[in-house]
Amino acid sequence: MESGKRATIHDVARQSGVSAATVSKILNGVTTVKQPNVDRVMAAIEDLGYRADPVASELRQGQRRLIAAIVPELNNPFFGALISGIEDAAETAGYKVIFGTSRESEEREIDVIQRMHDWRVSGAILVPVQSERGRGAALLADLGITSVLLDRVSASSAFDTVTADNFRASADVAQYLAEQGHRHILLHCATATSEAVRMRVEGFTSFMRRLDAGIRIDVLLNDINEQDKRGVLGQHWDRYSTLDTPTAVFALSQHSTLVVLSELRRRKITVSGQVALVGFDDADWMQTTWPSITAVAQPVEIMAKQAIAALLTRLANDGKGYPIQHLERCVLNIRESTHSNDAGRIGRRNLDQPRTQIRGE
Amino acid sequence: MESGKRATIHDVARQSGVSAATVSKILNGVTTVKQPNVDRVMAAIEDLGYRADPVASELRQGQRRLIAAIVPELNNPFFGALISGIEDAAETAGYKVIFGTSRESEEREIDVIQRMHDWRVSGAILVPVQSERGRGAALLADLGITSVLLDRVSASSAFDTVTADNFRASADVAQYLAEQGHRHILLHCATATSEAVRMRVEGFTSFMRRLDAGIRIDVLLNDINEQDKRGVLGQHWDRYSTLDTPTAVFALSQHSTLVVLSELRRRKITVSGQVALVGFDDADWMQTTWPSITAVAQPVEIMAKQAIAALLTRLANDGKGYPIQHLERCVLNIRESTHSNDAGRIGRRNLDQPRTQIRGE
DNA sequence: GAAAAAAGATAAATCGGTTTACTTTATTTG
DNA sequence: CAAATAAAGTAAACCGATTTATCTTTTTTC
Repeated sequence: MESGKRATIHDVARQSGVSAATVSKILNGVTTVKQPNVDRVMAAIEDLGYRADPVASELRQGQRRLIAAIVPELNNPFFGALISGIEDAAETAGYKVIFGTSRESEEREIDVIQRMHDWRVSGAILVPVQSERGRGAALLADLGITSVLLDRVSASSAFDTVTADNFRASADVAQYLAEQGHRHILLHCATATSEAVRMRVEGFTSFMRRLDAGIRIDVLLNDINEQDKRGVLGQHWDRYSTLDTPTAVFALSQHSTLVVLSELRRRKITVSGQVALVGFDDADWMQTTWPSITAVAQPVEIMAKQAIAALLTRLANDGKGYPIQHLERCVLNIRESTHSNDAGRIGRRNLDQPRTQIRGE
Repeated sequence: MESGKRATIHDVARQSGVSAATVSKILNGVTTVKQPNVDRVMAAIEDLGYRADPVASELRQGQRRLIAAIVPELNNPFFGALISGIEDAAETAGYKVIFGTSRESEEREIDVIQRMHDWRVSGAILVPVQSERGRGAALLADLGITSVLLDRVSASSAFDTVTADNFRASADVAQYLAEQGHRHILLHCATATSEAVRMRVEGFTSFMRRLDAGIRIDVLLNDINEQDKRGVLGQHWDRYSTLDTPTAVFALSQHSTLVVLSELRRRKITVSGQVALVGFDDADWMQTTWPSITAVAQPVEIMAKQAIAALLTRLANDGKGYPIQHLERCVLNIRESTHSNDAGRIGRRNLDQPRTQIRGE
């Protein structure tokens, strides 16, 4: 039965002795069809293993249940989880996701967007290579594709956006570290500074300044695409005298966490014993390594759902209305790397307010 | 110009004063069109920003340039990279990839495959939840979808398959560790045993037995879905007396590497100093942590390319011909975790033979 | 029981391309 | 120069669904 071609709606119509229009009606839930006909059609469908071809269906309907999702790369589990969540949420809403990777190149980004546009996607979700002012976002606007920008964007823009609340998460870390009695903290980021990293620094320092101006905060960012990141951190560390060494390090990215961790280990500085460590962007390995590492977890799943929800809402409103910025609440997973030698606490910190929605300009 | 509807081939035809058929011919490289007409059509295309709608095009052509790719999950960077590579290779061949995640559930797997089939994909690449004997593979065969099975399959099957050469990679590790003078090695895997893990154990032990029967190999696998993996390893370790402790551990999965690493650290056993560690499935963090970890890297990129290549070949042959099993060569990235205290070697080990192709039954 | 209204079914048009079969125009051949 | 051949172009059919407009049948109303 599966030899060669698949059954079409006309095959079903013929076999059940009705017209194709009637079959279509039955399949689309039109109720003005007599029961005996419904029965015969259903039987034929079953018999032939018929399933409607979405390509033909969507061509006629003039509307494509297709959403484009574009991320910089998929080797990164964060984006992987994002795409996965997007697929899941879209599927529930009856949409199919077609994805693309920009590979951190704006050239490729616009190329991918063009191809998505060829498919007449009804909407797009973009994690821009650069930011909401990059070429990808501009092209989406040009082409008039209703879109949601994700993750690498600052709060104000012409688009709906969904990002982690980097500012607030960092403030939470500040509060937590202050509570733990730390008076000298190093903020470190080994990757090129992005809007997200800026917000993280900002959130941490501004909160801390208000809380206790006496707490010393050092900030070490490798803006440039520095090769030997461990080296840069090492050099910086060398400048501390034995007494004014920071008692805590807040690593502002996953990669940075790794860099800090390895440099501390190389120097035989015990994490948690001599220096507390908090990472941004939680990962599997952080809970399995020893000591396990306290880290801010981004709500990937929620961000994905929110992105789809925002897109569908906008689609329903025909793209009209004010852009909305969604800031999703992060969670601080407290683990061994911030246990002072005496303490044995372990837990999870999450202010219970729901995510914030800020109405844009 | 981008207000509302997009230009169709008929708009182009009208604007350039020719028929739609002529426009179609020009776009599809038919040469029997006069230059002046070509020029006018190209101008109109440019002017209207026309791009053919693949949905309409593929409907008429009866052939979809669509490939289904199904992986268990995307949070895992290995599968992320795989999908990414598949997309890249498919794109080069003029195919669009639609993907899905089975989330380790066979229910979902068959559901996803059904939906892909609805789209009349011309072929599928599947990383099965279970194996080539699972429900997904069976359904693909039933539906008559030409497919390639990837990664979680044993060498013999009715499908074209692409896997890492786990057997040989492990043999390489065996050889390397023997060369380093290790006489007692622990093989550890913390995840449920799969075909891949079996091949890794097999490859290691069979090679070692041939090389030197006097070398002691302990194998510790948690077949069951054990919660406290570190605990199981710890208990096992406790049974060693001070003198018969293994001098090297070969962790058979990425996760296992992490488990071993953290348990050794907890016991203050220095990696590389007291015990050498080799991991299977390389990851970013392994080269940044200290000491950096020697690991077998799977050739994800190559596997992805190979999968697409195999699929396209089979598609070209109309699905006919013997199934071919592709075993892709892994690379052992040698790092600090296997440096004996005296040595300072660092390097990369890769026998220079090309990947093996074994003709199936 | 005839006319009007409602219900049920369908032929044909449509979506945006490609392809076939045919016509028109240009070129070559005898 | 007419006939044959080749080149260039197009109208119409088609892919597989949905939708519109129309037609047929059944039910209701007077």
